Amino acid sequence: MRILLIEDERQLADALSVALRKHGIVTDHTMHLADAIELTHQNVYDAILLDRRLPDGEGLTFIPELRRTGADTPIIVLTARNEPMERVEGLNVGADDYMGKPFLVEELMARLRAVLRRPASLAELHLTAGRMLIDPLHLSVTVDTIPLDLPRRELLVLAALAKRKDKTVLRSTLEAAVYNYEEEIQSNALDAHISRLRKRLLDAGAGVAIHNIRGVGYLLKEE
Amino acid sequence: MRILLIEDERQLADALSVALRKHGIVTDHTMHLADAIELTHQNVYDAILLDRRLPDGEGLTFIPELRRTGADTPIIVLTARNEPMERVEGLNVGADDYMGKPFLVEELMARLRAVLRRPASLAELHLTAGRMLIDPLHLSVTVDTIPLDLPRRELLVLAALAKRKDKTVLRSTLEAAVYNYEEEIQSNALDAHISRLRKRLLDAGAGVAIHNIRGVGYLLKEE
DNA sequence: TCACCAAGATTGCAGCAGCATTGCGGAGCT
DNA sequence: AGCTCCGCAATGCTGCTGCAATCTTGGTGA
Repeated sequence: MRILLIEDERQLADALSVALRKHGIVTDHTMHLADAIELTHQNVYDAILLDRRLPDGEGLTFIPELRRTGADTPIIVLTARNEPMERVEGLNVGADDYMGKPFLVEELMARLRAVLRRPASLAELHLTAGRMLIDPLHLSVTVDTIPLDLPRRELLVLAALAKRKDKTVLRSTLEAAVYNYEEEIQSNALDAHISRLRKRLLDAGAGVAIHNIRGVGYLLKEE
Repeated sequence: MRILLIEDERQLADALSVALRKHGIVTDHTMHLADAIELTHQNVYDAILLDRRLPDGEGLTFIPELRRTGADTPIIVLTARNEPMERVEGLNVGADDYMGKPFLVEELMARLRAVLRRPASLAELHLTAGRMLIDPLHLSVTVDTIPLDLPRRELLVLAALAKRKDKTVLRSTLEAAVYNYEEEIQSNALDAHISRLRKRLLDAGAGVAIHNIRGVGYLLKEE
């Protein structure tokens, strides 16, 4: 873990560096805004600690400057300027957090952790098949990023097949995927769905084919 | 944008709901921890505001409980318990930010924006679609830099659609984005919003179209 | 190999659930 | 007070979907 500390009070900066090192954090330190931008180009930081009052200007100006380069590095502003409106100002230009001096190192660490916490990758329930990306949770299908809208029942059939891509899916399984126990079907409705679905997938160039296994069920195969 | 407010002071809660509403945020409110967990299971929130002193316990216990379910929803703790060590405590159990009472609503908004902007968050700072630039945090929409002002609810619908541009958004998701659980709708209010929104987008030449996917939901597509 | 037939594929059709539109009136804001 | 927003409901429309009729396919047995 590596962070950039932009701070002109040498004593505080040194104390912080030591404290952070105890937490296994590598700290780069500069006193000047001009150097700061340069440093962010040369290194990838996990976070940036930023003072407002600096020898060469207001520290906050650094934030939009950095954001414009596309970096979303978390920034925590550390400053004596801690009036409510000043905090709002800091957060609104893109800071991720704002701490008034003086502060406990423990609190800084806690806020650092808060800012750095990344989401555990949410269960990615995305299915792919051919050129399609299927999101059964949101009921959406895209072919090469072009959205493909399918009627509800056809979509359910497709999702059920894609979930077991390259494996046969029993006819009864498909029926269960599309109809609840209240909806009985006494016809070849499922076959009709398959047929219409095939046509739509073909038209969209989805890169898949639905094969039939006689007397058993169906199978989705990539081409 | 939808948030959950866990707060037992009714007066503060009401005031916050109103204030947040003015910023286009839909607020669900509960006074009890037990209900809170239930609500997070039933809805997807963009953020959670959490009081510490609650009738049925210490609010902080809610945080690990929520995290254990895999949710990484940003949490801001709002409390009178604002000693440095108490703040550390809050942040260390997984809060994303910590604010002492009393506070300015402006600062809360600023911190909300900061928290939602974090890479961990799903919320985007700016959404683009067609010729539009949408800033859901500031409730502004521009078409080729010309501001377009939309009624609150239409804007919520648009933002929800734009966030998942080119993907279907379930009807229920849209309803959740626009209404909190207290506001029941027994009509086609959502359809009406869609209809009016379409007309406005057309008049403004926004370069997008809202498609319907029968029985599923809607989809925002660029032209 | 060929005929036979059951299983599957396709497609027109009608019914209807779901959607679009719009006027109205109440509520809320300035 | 005047305005916009917004929920509601009436109306009309669209296209999904179940059904059935018809055609095609592929497995089976003599």
